Amino acid sequence: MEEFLSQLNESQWEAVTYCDGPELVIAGAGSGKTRVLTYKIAYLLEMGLAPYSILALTFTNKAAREMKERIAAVAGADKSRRLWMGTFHSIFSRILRNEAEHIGYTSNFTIYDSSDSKNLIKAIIKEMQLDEKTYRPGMVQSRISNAKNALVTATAYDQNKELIEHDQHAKVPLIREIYKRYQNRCLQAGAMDFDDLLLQTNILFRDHPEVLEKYSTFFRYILVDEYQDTNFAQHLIVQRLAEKHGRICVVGDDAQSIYSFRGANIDNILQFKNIYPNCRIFKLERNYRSTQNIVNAANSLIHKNKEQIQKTVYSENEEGSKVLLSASYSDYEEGYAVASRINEMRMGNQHYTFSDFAILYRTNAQSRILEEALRKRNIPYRIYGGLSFYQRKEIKDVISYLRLIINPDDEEALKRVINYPTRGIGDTTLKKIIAAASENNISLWKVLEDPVGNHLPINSGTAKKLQAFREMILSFIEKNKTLPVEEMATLVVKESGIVKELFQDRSIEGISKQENLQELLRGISEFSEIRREEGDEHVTLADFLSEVSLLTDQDNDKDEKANKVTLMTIHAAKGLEFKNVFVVGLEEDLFPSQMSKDNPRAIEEERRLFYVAITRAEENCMLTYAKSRFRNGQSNMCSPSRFLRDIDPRFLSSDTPADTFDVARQSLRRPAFTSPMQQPKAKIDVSTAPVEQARGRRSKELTRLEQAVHTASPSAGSDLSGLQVGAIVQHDRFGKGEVTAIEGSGNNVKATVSFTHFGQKQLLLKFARLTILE
DNA sequence: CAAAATGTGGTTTTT
DNA sequence: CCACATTTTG
Repeated sequence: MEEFLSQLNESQWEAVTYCDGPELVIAGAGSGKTRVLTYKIAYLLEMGLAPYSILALTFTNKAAREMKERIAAVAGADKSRRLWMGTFHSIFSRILRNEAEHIGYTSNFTIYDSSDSKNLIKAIIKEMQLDEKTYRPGMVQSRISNAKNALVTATAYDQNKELIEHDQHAKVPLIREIYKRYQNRCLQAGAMDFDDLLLQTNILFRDHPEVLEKYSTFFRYILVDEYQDTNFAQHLIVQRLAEKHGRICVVGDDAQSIYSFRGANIDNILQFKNIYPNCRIFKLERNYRSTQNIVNAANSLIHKNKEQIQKTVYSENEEGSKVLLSASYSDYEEGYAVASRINEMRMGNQHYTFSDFAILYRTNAQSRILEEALRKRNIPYRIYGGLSFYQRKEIKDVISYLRLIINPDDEEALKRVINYPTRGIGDTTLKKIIAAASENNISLWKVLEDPVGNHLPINSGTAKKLQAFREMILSFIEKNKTLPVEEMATLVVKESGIVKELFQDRSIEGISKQENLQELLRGISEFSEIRREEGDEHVTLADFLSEVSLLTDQDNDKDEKANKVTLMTIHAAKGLEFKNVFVVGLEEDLFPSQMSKDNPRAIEEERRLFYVAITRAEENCMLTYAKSRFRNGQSNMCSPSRFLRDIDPRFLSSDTPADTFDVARQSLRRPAFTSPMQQPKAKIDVSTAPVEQARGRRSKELTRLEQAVHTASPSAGSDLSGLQVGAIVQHDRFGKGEVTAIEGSGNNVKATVSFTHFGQKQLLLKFARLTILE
């Protein structure tokens, strides 16, 4: 105990040992925030508090996991495991499952991820026959999400003058109706979206004081990490739980608040002292991470912001190199310059490894060109973001089956798999099912349970197929009662026909899908194994699903230790640190983003984002911008970011001989086609770019030409009536193949052909131009 | 029925 | 330029 307390500096020590009331810890970047939190929890445990009476809320699963590990090291694994530590979403989904009956749900509710909710919104917009261009699903989704974060339910929205007026003004007056229908559909489907997890928790605590009482006495101490990123719903949950005893400690840095687009409200941290007048404020101002130059540069930047809590972050590390500013002619060259610099620095005195580098950017779209540059130089990299494992089609399909087993009312899951693999239940039938469900205000599944009673207008053939589907799911539900999770998953992929479907595809993409499927099955086994090791005797499918639905790609740290350069958005980089950091694309309209340019508050948030980026660096920080960048298919001139001018030049050095801003100004007057700073090598690469494009174009034309030739060839119409299973056939495009199955009759005879080079395909004989070879 | 071609619209960040 | 939706084609 004494030993670990001695590892703290004075302000850290005070923050850890003060436990008498509300506490706000303002933790500057790199000031040992995580250390304070973990030691504080260890301290509380040491003082005799039971682990299960400590509630610790983090922003990501990863942060929770890491903190748990660190606490395990100090206080022991058994205690660490019993802590209530996790993200808001995971902790409160757990509580909601326990208390589901109070809010009209059952404990097996599904959690819709944002693509599920977007799909549902899209479906509703279509059903209402609204124009998808006026009612853009993404925009409707964010309106609903914002409402929920502000605790405005569908009913409240419908009566809220301000919101209604806003929507009328924006020419989308029916959002209130979409919201109502959306919410009703979620309810029928037994589903909650991310925002519901917080909204419903608030409703639970508001309407059931006895439940609130239970949890607020159960949790004797509450800690919240990254408090600056909480939204109103989260803030209120915490406030309700802490109200009685006031044993709450929130940690955050207002200078690093970067999630307002998701409803995070910086006022939560700025106003904390007003809500808890007796709170104590601790400031951690010594930065242990970065060199003085980096800290000073970041400070000079953030001081341009108006709203902030006063603090002086300082570093007693080495002075270090200045922050390096580097201009490039194009985005292409920028990537090239970054890649070159990484290699140079690796060869330099320090002998950095690849994992000492990170390239940070504002938008995911920027990653492609950087990847290209790194690949050309044979620099290994690891890219975060893009679509996560669980978002991939083949994975979501399997998960959808699993979701149906736990909750067959799950509309989005049902829609995904009712005709996958194809079983002749087409769009028309699905539309009828949805119509019947709306008519009777029940779930799609309940329509399937009683098609006749619900007046489903279908013929007997379709009815049979629906019945078969329903029986398959029912059999899964039955088997799930006895089979362990991993066996269940294997059974589902086999019996649903997914395996057959996936494994007949021999293309590169198909193989990667197979690998992903196997990876998923392995992940499920691993999950239940770990749970069993932790003493969980009956690991259920529901357990797995409830965990998986809140997992993101950030949590996938498989080859984290691999020696690779990291590429990620700045948002994703929060909380991480690297020896050397490149922040790329520092141009107006990109960073700061054009969306924020006429909103001072948004600009301040962008500036904080830049602050976060710079403070990720331990030893070297390099900022780059390009004078032209490809966007929407064409290259645009761009001027350097206004934020570059916010950094005190004393901490900055420039790559380029001329004063950077003079060059920038010149480029505003006249595009610098004869830029003096092109490196000779870069020139070569720049010039190869158009060549490649031309080559790409030519090959496209060639294939079109080839096709024209083939179309003209009179091979169609050959007699295929004698076609049998086992026949070897020739196809114009797919080449040679063997017929493995023939089904259907009359005009709709369909042959399944396994082609040597193109894998298995299903072809309608009336169209396919097949020649029988054997 | 499924694959390819064509058209269209759009970009911030994500638990 | 790219992802997505719709239309065309075999």
